Amino acid sequence: MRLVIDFESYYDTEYSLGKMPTHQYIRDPRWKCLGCGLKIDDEPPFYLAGVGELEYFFGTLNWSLVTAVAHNAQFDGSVLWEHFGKRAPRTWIDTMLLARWAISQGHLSPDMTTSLWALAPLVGMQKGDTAAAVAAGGQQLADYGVDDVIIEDKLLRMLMGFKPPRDELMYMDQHVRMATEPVLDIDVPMLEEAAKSDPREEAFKKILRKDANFKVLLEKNGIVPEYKTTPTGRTKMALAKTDVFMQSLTKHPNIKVRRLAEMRLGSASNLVRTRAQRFLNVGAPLPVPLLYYAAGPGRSGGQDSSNMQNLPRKGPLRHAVKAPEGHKLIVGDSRQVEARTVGWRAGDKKLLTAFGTTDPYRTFAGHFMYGKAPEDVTADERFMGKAGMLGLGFAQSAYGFQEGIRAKDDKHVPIETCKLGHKAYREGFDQVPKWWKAVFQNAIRDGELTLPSGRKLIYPDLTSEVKPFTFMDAETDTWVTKDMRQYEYTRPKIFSGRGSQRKTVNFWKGLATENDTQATARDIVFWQLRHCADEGRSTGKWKMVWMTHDEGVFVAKEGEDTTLCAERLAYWLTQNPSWAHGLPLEGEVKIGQAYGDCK
DNA sequence: CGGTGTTGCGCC
DNA sequence: AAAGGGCGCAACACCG
Repeated sequence: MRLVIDFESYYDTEYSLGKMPTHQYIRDPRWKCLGCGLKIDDEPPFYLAGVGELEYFFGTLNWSLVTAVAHNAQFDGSVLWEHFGKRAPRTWIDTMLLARWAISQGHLSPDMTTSLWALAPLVGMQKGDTAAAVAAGGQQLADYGVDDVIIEDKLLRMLMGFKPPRDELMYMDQHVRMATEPVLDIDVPMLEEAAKSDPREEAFKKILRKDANFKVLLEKNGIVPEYKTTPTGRTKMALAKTDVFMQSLTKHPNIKVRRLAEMRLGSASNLVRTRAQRFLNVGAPLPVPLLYYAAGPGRSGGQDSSNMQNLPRKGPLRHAVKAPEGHKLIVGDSRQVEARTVGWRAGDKKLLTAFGTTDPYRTFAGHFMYGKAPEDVTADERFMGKAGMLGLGFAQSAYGFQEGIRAKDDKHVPIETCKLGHKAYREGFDQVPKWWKAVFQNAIRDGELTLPSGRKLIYPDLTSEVKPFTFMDAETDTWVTKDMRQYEYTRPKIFSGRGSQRKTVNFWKGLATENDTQATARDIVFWQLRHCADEGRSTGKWKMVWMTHDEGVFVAKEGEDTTLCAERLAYWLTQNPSWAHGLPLEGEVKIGQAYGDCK
């Protein structure tokens, strides 16, 4: 049975979904369900205004047979769960997520956005005025609600006409569940401690964050500030964590300067404090609101004011999110899945073989870079092997490689060593550079890439132009400018960030192969985690609650269920989809009470 | 003052 | 021969 469902709720200027996360809104004392538009299969739509009526109606349904349809099911699903007895359908279909998929696959225009208002004209409808309907209430609100349901029903038919694969529909469903059926507990005292703010300290940080103020402090200590040119051509003091100048300040002989730099860096991010407060505001159980297909290559992203995919690896936050009483978290990650995928996509046997050894990075450093047995490789050499295997798969230059290590690890590696690694990768894994070229040629020929799974990556409005290009010449170590054919494309609006404009970006083989690899790894990990989640659902023994790109988080009762879940997760992380034969995959599974324990 | 754009920083 | 990529949020800068 198909049920289209669209809740209407009270809101005002202070209290609205725009001002707070979904669950904070729904759990607020001001919450009021004004009614719900509904439609069953091909029957006429209707609107129920009373909560009692709704409870009665929902009670008559066999939810294990319901396919529920909503636009932004994160909202309607959360209302159903929080306010109508933890009800959930057998399957969720979210027309907003379907539209994201349709745009990503080129079925809908890259200019399209996914609001109901923007999509309604595609099915010959016009969305009503929400504010007016809510203000009027009564029959007018009912008519509005019914209209929305009609739009959603028509959208569903149109979008399903594009034949979304079953796997993608399951991934959408899983994303809705992680957001609407919250499970995770939070450590309130720990979060309260992390959310504490001292007004004097905050005021001081605010001062430090302003470049002009920090400049004065530097000059007082006899430091001449250094500047950089930003990507948009502005001049700015080089005070970011990864800037050479800032890195020199953190290593400055004068302790006062080092202190100053540390304080500035410490003032730059309030993530821990603000996120801790968010978690407290939302409360337990904590939902995991991830957006399906947030990124061009298909990865998910955070939404709803707190990105659950960027919690700091150090600090209290990961320790403050935990399994509920009597349960455990089971966390599994797919080891080096992207670097492995490069080897498989390129058909490079040597790269894949290296990943089959006990320490792939040591193997690369020993056999490919330094010409020695892996067991004789030093710590520094292994570091280079690791950086190379993870960083050189996408056509990066030796200089880019060097710069990446400097920015990320604050480490200076001589350019000769970087050139050695660069050469070792390209000559040792000689199928990889060929693959870069082939992928790029396909992309510029077709304006799209087809992945092994059958999913596509599209490059709309691809153009090229011959113009000067400046790069470091590896022979002479000098900047050289040459006329070259350069490509660019304009990303679909939904993958262009917060701005209203579609974003035009340079397109070259490094980007094409990085996209291809990230997307393929996404298809693999989504597939693995979905299978594990399905087993949990069908046995009732565990539940998938969270994911971070190459990692899935599950919750099970302590004891047998936890052990079994960990076993099955470990199993699935070694399994290949039918289209990925020959790619060696490895997983690592950890069990803990809090997320922070699972490392 | 609110909206938009830019930068920095957290993650993979 | 060649430029890391992908996100979201907070804070600041700038504009009308």
